[in-house]
Amino acid sequence: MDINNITQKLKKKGYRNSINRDSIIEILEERNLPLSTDELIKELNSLGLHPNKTTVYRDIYVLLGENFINEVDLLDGKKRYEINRRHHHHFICTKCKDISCVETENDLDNLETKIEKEQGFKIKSHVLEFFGLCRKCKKD
Amino acid sequence: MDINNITQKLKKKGYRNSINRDSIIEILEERNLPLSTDELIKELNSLGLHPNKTTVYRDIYVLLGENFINEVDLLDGKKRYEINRRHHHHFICTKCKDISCVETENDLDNLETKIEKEQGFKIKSHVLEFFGLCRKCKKD
DNA sequence: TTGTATTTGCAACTTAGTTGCAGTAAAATT
DNA sequence: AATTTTACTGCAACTAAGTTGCAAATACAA
Repeated sequence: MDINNITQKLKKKGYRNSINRDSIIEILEERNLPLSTDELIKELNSLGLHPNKTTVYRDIYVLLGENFINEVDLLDGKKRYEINRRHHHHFICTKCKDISCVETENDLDNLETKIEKEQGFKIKSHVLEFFGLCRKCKKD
Repeated sequence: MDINNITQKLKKKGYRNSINRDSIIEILEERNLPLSTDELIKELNSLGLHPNKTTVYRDIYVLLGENFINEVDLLDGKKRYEINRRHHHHFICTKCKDISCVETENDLDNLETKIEKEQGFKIKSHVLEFFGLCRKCKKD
């Protein structure tokens, strides 16, 4: 799903053009990694845009609500946002803070089914993030 | 590991008696579920103790550092703490907010090994929490 | 009983995020 | 083109979780 596509879909829903909101999508598309609002604002600044943080939070609220982006919590006290693509997890290097995407496909399905059966829950979602040392930092 | 045991271990390390810190351990032992500082302070109050939040945060800092408790993040913006026992995960009912412990034993080991091989990471820890409907709320 | 390090309370601060309100601007309607 | 509607934005003030500095209180070893 490219940017124009998303902008058009938003327009159909009654949203108006917003250079800030469009740029947030562009940035997230290009970086393809979860970014915090701080990081987003820095990227916007480097594009010559200087929206207030309130605006950024509100744009994110809309994009989350319309399911164009996802919220990611990497346990460091700030939410991050990434383009909503195939379900995946992350590996965070505790040394250099680098973030990688990790595809686990259906490795968790069996586990969820097992838990549902054993406990009687209906599992709707999960969070799974890995922490450790990346290739580079492993060597040092 | 019971409370006296923990208090004694702390004393050996140069810590002094603290009714607040001891009570935090007692509460966490008894409840056997992750509690937020708010919840901890309420429980302490009902024991006739009224420590300042700073004190509670500092007691938790010590107990975390000495590995008597663990920090748990259930993605609602506040940390929780629980007695450090066998590694496990949680199931959070999104309706009634009830928290259950989920033992996954070594279900994740294969997955971690696979990721380590494929990506070249050294995985040191992970967070895995499940969200959905508990037995009761499933019925409604 | 004294000395010292730990524990505690208080106030002020930080950081991430939210809310209310007024002003601006997109775009549909006339 | 002018008007109207409503989305978008900025600003300031606020909230909530957690932290820091400092001084006072307390545990406890000597």
